[in-house]
Amino acid sequence: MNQSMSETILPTSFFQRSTELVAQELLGKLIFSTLDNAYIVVRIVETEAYGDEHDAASHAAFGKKKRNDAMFGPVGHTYVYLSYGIHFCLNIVARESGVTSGGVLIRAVEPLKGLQTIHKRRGSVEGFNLTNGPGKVGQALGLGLAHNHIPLFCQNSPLTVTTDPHCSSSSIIKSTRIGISRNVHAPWRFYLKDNQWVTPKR
DNA sequence: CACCCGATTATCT
DNA sequence: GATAATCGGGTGT
Repeated sequence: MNQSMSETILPTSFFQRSTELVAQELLGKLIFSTLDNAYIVVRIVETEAYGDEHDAASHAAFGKKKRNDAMFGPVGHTYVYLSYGIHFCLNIVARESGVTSGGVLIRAVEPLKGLQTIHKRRGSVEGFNLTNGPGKVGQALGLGLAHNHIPLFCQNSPLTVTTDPHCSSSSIIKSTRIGISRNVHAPWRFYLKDNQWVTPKR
């Protein structure tokens, strides 16, 4: 058991709703990781929704392939992909019933526990740069392709997502997604207002 | 099969 | 601001 009594693991029904809604509702939730014998807790502060074949910016836009098959699989599972040949990025599969595919990219988190391990994995990086980007999140959590297709709703899973009873509610800012060239106008990026851990502007 | 480029980041200048 | 690192999919030959 990773989490204490007051934190509740999100059930599969949480992820069985529209990808955009789940992306917003995941803000403020906690990710518990026991991967690689390390105990890490982070709070989600920035997400992006990626849809089915109708969303040209989504990996699912060209249909189901070996790389992206998790997006077509059961909701509440991980979709981990290799970005730019270097970075492992974490998505949570979410979609309403009747939709073929969809996932929520975890773009940034606020580290709460396991700072020593995160520092070790992130190297010489300091401060907000520890986890204020999707590739940084993957590295901090110790993710690799081996962690694709992992269920997030099981007590004994190395990765779980829970409520955060101690987190005060913050305003959600809605904007366009980062780093894409297609379907650029869809307002499917969400982050907590005034949170220091969101991706900095370039 | 070759070429292009991406849901990125660290490290230069 | 610019660029390298690095790999897998898309596109066209």
